[in-house]
Amino acid sequence: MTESFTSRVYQLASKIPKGKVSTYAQLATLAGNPKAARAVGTAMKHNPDMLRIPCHRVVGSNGAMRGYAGAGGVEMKKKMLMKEGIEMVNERVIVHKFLWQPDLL
DNA sequence: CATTTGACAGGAA
DNA sequence: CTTCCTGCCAAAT
Repeated sequence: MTESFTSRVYQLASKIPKGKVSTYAQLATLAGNPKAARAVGTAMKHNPDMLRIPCHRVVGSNGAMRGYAGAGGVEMKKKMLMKEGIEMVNERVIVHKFLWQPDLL
């Protein structure tokens, strides 16, 4: 099961529920490397399974979307997020309100 | 194998 | 609030 950092990121990303968002930093932290936020972005870009990995639910720490390799780019990404019920203000997701909370207990 | 690039973040000015 | 600089990791060249 390929326990590489990138793999863990994919695994976590696939767990992000609809209507919630996560940040590169958070995924990096959950993956075990709080400093590897960049690597997370790289992994998302490489996303092996676009249908399985909701990379559009991964935004910047400030709630701003950094990019999207899919069709339409960030424009489409924004649209998808809003469609899932996520509210935005000035092109920025309200992270403190829609940030994903990983399975505790 | 060495260097550069990139879908980041956080602190300082 | 905006802009610049530094740190860090993985993939690409």
